[in-house]
Amino acid sequence: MKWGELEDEPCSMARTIGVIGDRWTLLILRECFLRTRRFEGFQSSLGITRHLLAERLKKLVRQGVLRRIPYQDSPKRHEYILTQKGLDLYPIMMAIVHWGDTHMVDIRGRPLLHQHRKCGKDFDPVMVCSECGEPLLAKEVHTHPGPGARRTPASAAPEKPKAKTEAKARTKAKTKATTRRRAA
Amino acid sequence: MKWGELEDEPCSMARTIGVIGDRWTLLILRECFLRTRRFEGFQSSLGITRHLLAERLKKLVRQGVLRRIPYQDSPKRHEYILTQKGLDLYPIMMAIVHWGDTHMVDIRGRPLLHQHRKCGKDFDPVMVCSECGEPLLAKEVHTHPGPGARRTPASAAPEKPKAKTEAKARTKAKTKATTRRRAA
DNA sequence: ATTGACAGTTCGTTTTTAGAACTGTATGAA
DNA sequence: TTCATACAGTTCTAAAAACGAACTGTCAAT
Repeated sequence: MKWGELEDEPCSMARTIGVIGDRWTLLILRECFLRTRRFEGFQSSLGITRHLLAERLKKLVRQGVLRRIPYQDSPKRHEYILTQKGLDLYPIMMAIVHWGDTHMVDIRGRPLLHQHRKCGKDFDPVMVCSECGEPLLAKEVHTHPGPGARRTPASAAPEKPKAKTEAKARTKAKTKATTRRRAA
Repeated sequence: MKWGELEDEPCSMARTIGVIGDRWTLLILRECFLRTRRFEGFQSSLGITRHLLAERLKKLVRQGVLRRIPYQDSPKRHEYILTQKGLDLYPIMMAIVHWGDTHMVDIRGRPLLHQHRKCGKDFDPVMVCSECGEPLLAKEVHTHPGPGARRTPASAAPEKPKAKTEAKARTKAKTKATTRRRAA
Protein backbone atom coordinates (compact mmCIF):
# COMPACT_ATOMS: atom_id res chain seq x y z
CA MET A 1 0.00 0.00 0.00
CA LYS A 2 1.51 3.28 -1.08
CA TRP A 3 0.83 6.70 0.33
CA GLY A 4 -1.59 7.64 -2.38
CA GLU A 5 -3.75 4.57 -2.00
CA LEU A 6 -4.76 5.31 1.54
CA GLU A 7 -7.47 7.73 0.48
CA ASP A 8 -9.22 4.92 -1.34
CA GLU A 9 -9.42 2.49 1.53
CA PRO A 10 -12.90 1.84 2.86
CA CYS A 11 -11.85 3.11 6.26
CA SER A 12 -12.22 6.60 7.61
CA MET A 13 -9.10 6.19 9.60
CA ALA A 14 -6.98 5.19 6.62
CA ARG A 15 -8.35 8.10 4.64
CA THR A 16 -7.62 10.56 7.38
CA ILE A 17 -4.15 9.16 7.79
CA GLY A 18 -3.67 9.74 4.09
CA VAL A 19 -4.19 13.43 4.75
CA ILE A 20 -2.54 14.08 8.10
CA GLY A 21 -0.72 10.89 8.94
CA ASP A 22 2.89 11.92 8.89
CA ARG A 23 4.96 13.60 11.51
CA TRP A 24 5.56 16.87 9.70
CA THR A 25 1.99 17.40 8.70
CA LEU A 26 0.88 16.89 12.25
CA LEU A 27 3.47 19.33 13.53
CA ILE A 28 2.58 21.88 10.88
CA LEU A 29 -1.02 21.64 12.01
CA ARG A 30 0.04 22.11 15.60
CA GLU A 31 1.63 25.37 14.51
CA CYS A 32 -1.51 26.36 12.67
CA PHE A 33 -3.53 25.97 15.85
CA LEU A 34 -0.89 28.01 17.65
CA ARG A 35 -1.57 30.79 15.13
CA THR A 36 1.40 30.38 12.81
CA ARG A 37 0.41 31.42 9.32
CA ARG A 38 3.50 32.02 7.22
CA PHE A 39 6.16 29.94 5.54
CA GLU A 40 9.04 31.33 7.56
CA GLY A 41 7.08 30.93 10.74
CA PHE A 42 6.54 27.24 10.15
CA GLN A 43 10.06 26.71 8.97
CA SER A 44 11.83 28.37 11.86
CA SER A 45 9.67 26.96 14.61
CA LEU A 46 9.74 23.41 13.29
CA GLY A 47 13.16 23.16 11.70
CA ILE A 48 11.58 21.29 8.80
CA THR A 49 13.43 21.49 5.50
CA ARG A 50 12.02 24.17 3.26
CA HIS A 51 11.49 21.64 0.55
CA LEU A 52 9.27 19.44 2.61
CA LEU A 53 7.44 22.34 4.16
CA ALA A 54 6.51 23.67 0.74
CA GLU A 55 5.28 20.28 -0.30
CA ARG A 56 3.27 19.62 2.83
CA LEU A 57 1.62 23.00 2.71
CA LYS A 58 0.68 22.39 -0.90
CA LYS A 59 -0.84 19.08 -0.01
CA LEU A 60 -2.82 20.50 2.88
CA VAL A 61 -4.16 23.21 0.59
CA ARG A 62 -5.06 20.61 -2.03
CA GLN A 63 -6.91 18.63 0.61
CA GLY A 64 -8.85 21.66 1.75
CA VAL A 65 -7.37 21.71 5.22
CA LEU A 66 -5.59 25.02 4.70
CA ARG A 67 -6.46 27.99 2.53
CA ARG A 68 -3.70 30.01 0.87
CA ILE A 69 -4.56 33.68 1.14
CA PRO A 70 -2.54 36.58 -0.25
CA TYR A 71 -1.60 39.16 2.32
CA GLN A 72 0.45 41.40 0.00
CA ASP A 73 1.27 41.81 -3.67
CA SER A 74 4.74 42.33 -5.02
CA PRO A 75 6.27 40.20 -3.96
CA LYS A 76 3.22 37.98 -3.83
CA ARG A 77 3.01 36.57 -0.36
CA HIS A 78 0.48 34.23 1.15
CA GLU A 79 -0.69 33.08 4.51
CA TYR A 80 -1.89 29.60 5.27
CA ILE A 81 -4.95 29.50 7.43
CA LEU A 82 -7.14 26.68 8.61
CA THR A 83 -10.40 26.10 6.75
CA GLN A 84 -13.38 24.73 8.64
CA LYS A 85 -12.24 21.29 7.57
CA GLY A 86 -8.90 22.12 9.15
CA LEU A 87 -10.43 23.52 12.31
CA ASP A 88 -12.36 20.30 12.64
CA LEU A 89 -9.03 18.58 13.24
CA TYR A 90 -8.96 20.19 16.65
CA PRO A 91 -10.26 17.16 18.55
CA ILE A 92 -7.52 15.06 16.99
CA MET A 93 -4.88 17.55 18.07
CA MET A 94 -6.27 17.76 21.57
CA ALA A 95 -6.53 14.00 21.87
CA ILE A 96 -2.89 13.68 20.84
CA VAL A 97 -1.74 16.37 23.23
CA HIS A 98 -3.72 14.86 26.05
CA TRP A 99 -2.20 11.44 25.58
CA GLY A 100 1.23 13.03 25.68
CA ASP A 101 0.28 14.96 28.78
CA THR A 102 -0.80 11.74 30.42
CA HIS A 103 1.94 9.40 29.30
CA MET A 104 4.93 11.35 28.07
CA VAL A 105 5.65 14.18 30.51
CA ASP A 106 8.78 14.39 32.60
CA ILE A 107 8.79 15.31 36.30
CA ARG A 108 8.38 18.95 35.55
CA GLY A 109 4.90 18.44 34.25
CA ARG A 110 3.07 19.59 31.18
CA PRO A 111 4.64 21.89 28.62
CA LEU A 112 1.33 23.56 27.85
CA LEU A 113 -1.90 24.10 29.68
CA HIS A 114 -5.25 24.74 28.07
CA GLN A 115 -7.79 27.11 29.45
CA HIS A 116 -11.41 26.96 28.42
CA ARG A 117 -12.74 30.46 27.81
CA LYS A 118 -16.29 29.32 28.48
CA CYS A 119 -15.66 28.27 32.05
CA GLY A 120 -12.32 29.87 32.73
CA LYS A 121 -10.64 26.70 33.97
CA ASP A 122 -7.64 24.76 32.82
CA PHE A 123 -9.01 21.54 31.45
CA ASP A 124 -8.41 18.18 29.88
CA PRO A 125 -10.28 17.11 26.78
CA VAL A 126 -12.68 14.24 27.38
CA MET A 127 -14.30 12.23 24.65
CA VAL A 128 -17.93 11.41 25.19
CA CYS A 129 -20.78 9.70 23.37
CA SER A 130 -22.84 12.08 21.26
CA GLU A 131 -26.01 10.21 22.28
CA CYS A 132 -25.74 9.78 26.01
CA GLY A 133 -22.88 12.06 26.95
CA GLU A 134 -20.97 9.38 28.85
CA PRO A 135 -17.17 9.20 28.48
CA LEU A 136 -16.15 6.64 25.88
CA LEU A 137 -14.26 3.50 26.80
CA ALA A 138 -12.87 1.30 24.05
CA LYS A 139 -14.48 -1.82 25.47
CA GLU A 140 -17.91 -0.29 25.54
CA VAL A 141 -17.91 0.40 21.85
CA HIS A 142 -19.01 -2.12 19.28
CA THR A 143 -17.87 -1.54 15.73
CA HIS A 144 -20.02 -2.73 12.85
CA PRO A 145 -20.07 -2.23 9.09
CA GLY A 146 -21.76 0.85 7.67
CA PRO A 147 -23.08 1.58 4.19
CA GLY A 148 -19.64 2.40 2.79
CA ALA A 149 -18.01 -0.73 4.11
CA ARG A 150 -16.76 -2.74 1.16
CA ARG A 151 -14.23 -1.33 -1.23
CA THR A 152 -16.68 -1.72 -4.10
CA PRO A 153 -20.45 -1.85 -3.61
CA ALA A 154 -20.68 -4.68 -6.13
CA SER A 155 -20.29 -2.25 -8.99
CA ALA A 156 -17.80 0.65 -9.21
CA ALA A 157 -14.06 -0.03 -9.60
CA PRO A 158 -13.17 -3.50 -10.90
CA GLU A 159 -10.42 -4.01 -8.31
CA LYS A 160 -7.40 -4.20 -10.56
CA PRO A 161 -6.65 -7.89 -10.98
CA LYS A 162 -3.03 -7.86 -9.85
CA ALA A 163 -2.53 -11.25 -8.29
CA LYS A 164 0.65 -10.39 -6.39
CA THR A 165 1.09 -11.49 -2.80
CA GLU A 166 -2.65 -11.28 -2.33
CA ALA A 167 -2.64 -9.49 0.97
CA LYS A 168 -5.74 -7.63 2.09
CA ALA A 169 -7.60 -10.31 3.96
CA ARG A 170 -10.02 -7.55 5.01
CA THR A 171 -12.94 -9.89 5.03
CA LYS A 172 -14.46 -8.49 8.16
CA ALA A 173 -17.00 -5.82 7.35
CA LYS A 174 -19.47 -7.97 5.45
CA THR A 175 -21.56 -5.01 4.32
CA LYS A 176 -24.71 -5.31 6.25
CA ALA A 177 -25.49 -1.67 6.78
CA THR A 178 -27.59 -1.36 9.87
CA THR A 179 -27.50 2.37 9.42
CA ARG A 180 -29.47 4.92 11.27
CA ARG A 181 -26.94 7.69 11.30
CA ARG A 182 -27.82 11.07 12.74
CA ALA A 183 -26.42 14.24 11.26
CA ALA A 184 -22.80 14.44 12.41
CA MET B 1 14.83 17.41 13.69
CA LYS B 2 15.15 13.65 13.35
CA TRP B 3 12.66 11.03 14.39
CA GLY B 4 14.42 10.26 17.62
CA GLU B 5 14.55 13.82 18.79
CA LEU B 6 10.80 14.26 18.89
CA GLU B 7 10.50 12.58 22.25
CA ASP B 8 12.67 15.28 23.78
CA GLU B 9 10.69 18.27 22.57
CA PRO B 10 8.91 20.23 25.27
CA CYS B 11 5.59 19.53 23.62
CA SER B 12 3.19 16.72 24.38
CA MET B 13 2.12 16.63 20.82
CA ALA B 14 5.64 16.22 19.45
CA ARG B 15 6.32 13.49 21.97
CA THR B 16 3.17 11.64 21.08
CA ILE B 17 3.96 11.97 17.41
CA GLY B 18 7.33 10.45 18.17
CA VAL B 19 5.48 7.34 19.31
CA ILE B 20 2.52 6.99 16.98
CA GLY B 21 3.10 9.61 14.28
CA ASP B 22 3.57 7.57 11.17
CA ARG B 23 1.07 5.95 8.90
CA TRP B 24 1.92 2.36 9.60
CA THR B 25 1.93 2.71 13.34
CA LEU B 26 -1.47 4.34 13.25
CA LEU B 27 -2.85 1.60 11.02
CA ILE B 28 -1.34 -1.10 13.21
CA LEU B 29 -3.07 0.47 16.18
CA ARG B 30 -6.34 0.55 14.28
CA GLU B 31 -5.98 -3.20 13.86
CA CYS B 32 -5.22 -3.59 17.54
CA PHE B 33 -8.48 -1.89 18.42
CA LEU B 34 -10.22 -4.15 15.93
CA ARG B 35 -8.84 -7.10 17.93
CA THR B 36 -5.96 -8.16 15.72
CA ARG B 37 -3.23 -9.64 17.88
CA ARG B 38 -0.81 -11.61 15.75
CA PHE B 39 1.93 -10.89 13.27
CA GLU B 40 0.23 -12.56 10.34
CA GLY B 41 -3.01 -10.86 11.17
CA PHE B 42 -1.45 -7.45 10.98
CA GLN B 43 0.53 -8.29 7.91
CA SER B 44 -2.29 -9.69 5.85
CA SER B 45 -4.87 -7.10 6.73
CA LEU B 46 -2.56 -4.14 6.23
CA GLY B 47 -0.28 -5.31 3.45
CA ILE B 48 2.65 -3.77 5.32
CA THR B 49 6.04 -5.27 4.58
CA ARG B 50 7.01 -7.85 7.15
CA HIS B 51 10.20 -5.98 7.81
CA LEU B 52 8.48 -2.78 8.80
CA LEU B 53 5.79 -4.55 10.73
CA ALA B 54 8.37 -6.31 12.87
CA GLU B 55 10.11 -3.02 13.51
CA ARG B 56 6.97 -1.09 14.35
CA LEU B 57 5.72 -3.75 16.70
CA LYS B 58 9.07 -3.75 18.47
CA LYS B 59 8.90 -0.02 18.85
CA LEU B 60 5.37 -0.06 20.21
CA VAL B 61 6.39 -2.69 22.73
CA ARG B 62 9.43 -0.64 23.73
CA GLN B 63 7.18 2.36 24.22
CA GLY B 64 4.80 0.42 26.41
CA VAL B 65 1.87 0.73 24.04
CA LEU B 66 1.73 -2.99 23.31
CA ARG B 67 2.68 -5.96 25.41
CA ARG B 68 4.17 -9.06 23.79
CA ILE B 69 2.65 -12.14 25.34
CA PRO B 70 3.51 -15.76 24.52
CA TYR B 71 0.55 -17.86 23.52
CA GLN B 72 2.46 -21.08 22.75
CA ASP B 73 5.96 -22.54 23.09
CA SER B 74 7.81 -24.33 20.33
CA PRO B 75 7.74 -22.58 18.14
CA LYS B 76 7.66 -19.60 20.46
CA ARG B 77 4.80 -17.41 19.35
CA HIS B 78 3.55 -14.16 20.78
CA GLU B 79 0.50 -11.95 20.66
CA TYR B 80 0.60 -8.21 20.75
CA ILE B 81 -2.03 -6.68 22.96
CA LEU B 82 -2.72 -3.14 24.02
CA THR B 83 -1.54 -2.04 27.44
CA GLN B 84 -3.49 0.56 29.35
CA LYS B 85 -1.21 3.16 27.79
CA GLY B 86 -2.23 1.75 24.44
CA LEU B 87 -5.91 1.64 25.28
CA ASP B 88 -5.64 5.28 26.24
CA LEU B 89 -4.99 6.01 22.57
CA TYR B 90 -8.63 5.30 21.91
CA PRO B 91 -9.75 8.94 21.87
CA ILE B 92 -7.09 9.69 19.28
CA MET B 93 -8.30 6.84 17.09
CA MET B 94 -11.90 7.88 17.45
CA ALA B 95 -11.11 11.50 16.71
CA ILE B 96 -9.28 10.46 13.55
CA VAL B 97 -12.09 8.17 12.44
CA HIS B 98 -14.67 10.82 13.12
CA TRP B 99 -12.88 13.42 11.05
CA GLY B 100 -12.73 10.94 8.21
CA ASP B 101 -16.41 10.14 8.66
CA THR B 102 -17.17 13.83 8.44
CA HIS B 103 -14.87 14.91 5.65
CA MET B 104 -13.67 11.92 3.68
CA VAL B 105 -16.65 9.64 2.98
CA ASP B 106 -17.99 8.95 -0.48
CA ILE B 107 -21.69 8.96 -1.35
CA ARG B 108 -22.18 5.53 0.10
CA GLY B 109 -21.55 6.76 3.60
CA ARG B 110 -19.43 5.56 6.46
CA PRO B 111 -17.43 2.38 6.26
CA LEU B 112 -17.90 1.65 9.94
CA LEU B 113 -20.44 2.58 12.55
CA HIS B 114 -19.86 2.64 16.27
CA GLN B 115 -22.39 1.54 18.80
CA HIS B 116 -22.14 2.55 22.43
CA ARG B 117 -22.92 -0.40 24.65
CA LYS B 118 -23.92 1.88 27.48
CA CYS B 119 -26.81 3.48 25.63
CA GLY B 120 -27.23 1.15 22.71
CA LYS B 121 -27.07 3.84 20.08
CA ASP B 122 -24.77 4.45 17.14
CA PHE B 123 -22.82 7.54 18.07
CA ASP B 124 -20.22 10.10 17.16
CA PRO B 125 -17.40 10.92 19.54
CA VAL B 126 -17.59 14.44 20.92
CA MET B 127 -14.78 16.16 22.74
CA VAL B 128 -15.80 18.14 25.77
CA CYS B 129 -14.18 20.17 28.52
CA SER B 130 -13.38 18.12 31.60
CA GLU B 131 -14.42 21.03 33.81
CA CYS B 132 -17.70 22.22 32.39
CA GLY B 133 -18.67 19.47 30.00
CA GLU B 134 -19.21 21.80 27.06
CA PRO B 135 -18.01 20.75 23.60
CA LEU B 136 -14.61 22.19 22.80
CA LEU B 137 -14.11 24.75 20.06
CA ALA B 138 -10.60 25.71 19.05
CA LYS B 139 -11.30 29.41 19.40
CA GLU B 140 -12.55 29.05 22.94
CA VAL B 141 -9.33 27.56 24.15
CA HIS B 142 -6.40 29.59 25.34
CA THR B 143 -3.05 27.87 25.44
CA HIS B 144 -0.47 28.94 27.97
CA PRO B 145 2.86 27.60 29.21
CA GLY B 146 2.88 24.93 31.90
CA PRO B 147 5.61 23.84 34.31
CA GLY B 148 7.39 21.73 31.70
CA ALA B 149 7.45 24.43 29.07
CA ARG B 150 11.10 25.19 28.32
CA ARG B 151 13.41 22.55 26.97
CA THR B 152 15.68 22.86 30.00
CA PRO B 153 14.51 24.21 33.37
CA ALA B 154 17.67 26.32 33.63
CA SER B 155 19.65 23.26 34.63
CA ALA B 156 19.51 19.77 33.08
CA ALA B 157 20.82 19.19 29.55
CA PRO B 158 23.30 21.83 28.30
CA GLU B 159 21.59 22.18 24.90
CA LYS B 160 24.33 20.89 22.67
CA PRO B 161 26.06 23.97 21.26
CA LYS B 162 25.73 23.17 17.60
CA ALA B 163 25.42 26.54 15.92
CA LYS B 164 24.07 25.26 12.62
CA THR B 165 21.17 26.95 10.94
CA GLU B 166 19.84 28.05 14.30
CA ALA B 167 16.24 27.23 13.74
CA LYS B 168 13.95 26.76 16.71
CA ALA B 169 12.62 30.23 17.26
CA ARG B 170 10.28 28.69 19.80
CA THR B 171 10.42 31.71 22.02
CA LYS B 172 6.78 31.64 22.90
CA ALA B 173 6.19 29.74 26.09
CA LYS B 174 8.10 31.99 28.43
CA THR B 175 7.85 29.59 31.35
CA LYS B 176 5.54 31.21 33.75
CA ALA B 177 3.74 28.16 35.08
CA THR B 178 0.37 29.25 36.27
CA THR B 179 -0.35 25.67 37.11
CA ARG B 180 -3.31 24.37 38.98
CA ARG B 181 -3.64 21.01 37.30
CA ARG B 182 -6.22 18.55 38.51
CA ALA B 183 -5.60 14.83 38.27
CA ALA B 184 -6.06 13.91 34.63
C1' DA C 1 25.17 49.25 -3.70
C1' DT C 2 24.42 46.09 -0.09
C1' DT C 3 21.94 43.64 3.26
C1' DG C 4 18.06 41.33 4.96
C1' DA C 5 13.21 39.42 5.00
C1' DC C 6 10.44 36.30 2.75
C1' DA C 7 8.83 32.29 0.00
C1' DG C 8 10.05 29.21 -2.35
C1' DT C 9 13.16 25.77 -5.76
C1' DT C 10 17.07 22.89 -6.94
C1' DC C 11 20.27 19.35 -6.16
C1' DG C 12 23.41 15.85 -4.21
C1' DT C 13 23.52 12.74 -0.09
C1' DT C 14 21.55 9.90 3.49
C1' DT C 15 17.57 7.31 5.49
C1' DT C 16 13.46 4.83 5.09
C1' DT C 17 10.38 1.88 2.70
C1' DA C 18 9.04 -1.42 -0.58
C1' DG C 19 9.29 -5.99 -2.36
C1' DA C 20 10.64 -10.30 -2.51
C1' DA C 21 13.12 -14.18 -0.90
C1' DC C 22 14.96 -16.87 2.87
C1' DT C 23 15.24 -19.11 7.87
C1' DG C 24 13.50 -22.01 11.28
C1' DT C 25 10.08 -24.59 14.10
C1' DA C 26 6.15 -27.34 14.04
C1' DT C 27 1.66 -29.61 12.42
C1' DG C 28 -1.11 -32.27 9.13
C1' DA C 29 -1.45 -34.83 4.90
C1' DA C 30 0.23 -38.16 1.29
C1' DT D 1 9.25 -40.33 5.38
C1' DT D 2 8.47 -36.59 2.58
C1' DC D 3 5.89 -32.58 1.27
C1' DA D 4 3.01 -28.70 1.96
C1' DT D 5 1.38 -25.19 4.99
C1' DA D 6 1.16 -21.91 9.09
C1' DC D 7 3.56 -18.73 11.55
C1' DA D 8 6.96 -15.13 12.90
C1' DG D 9 10.48 -13.19 11.73
C1' DT D 10 15.23 -11.75 9.17
C1' DT D 11 18.00 -10.48 5.18
C1' DC D 12 18.97 -8.11 0.96
C1' DT D 13 18.50 -4.92 -3.03
C1' DA D 14 16.07 -1.30 -5.39
C1' DA D 15 13.15 2.64 -5.12
C1' DA D 16 11.20 6.48 -2.71
C1' DA D 17 11.35 10.06 0.68
C1' DA D 18 13.73 13.17 3.71
C1' DC D 19 17.83 15.92 4.83
C1' DG D 20 20.99 19.83 4.22
C1' DA D 21 22.70 23.36 2.06
C1' DA D 22 22.77 26.51 -1.52
C1' DC D 23 20.41 29.18 -4.93
C1' DT D 24 16.45 32.30 -7.14
C1' DG D 25 13.77 36.29 -7.17
C1' DT D 26 11.15 40.35 -5.36
C1' DC D 27 11.07 44.13 -2.54
C1' DA D 28 12.28 47.37 1.63
C1' DA D 29 15.53 49.55 4.37
C1' DT D 30 20.39 51.23 5.07
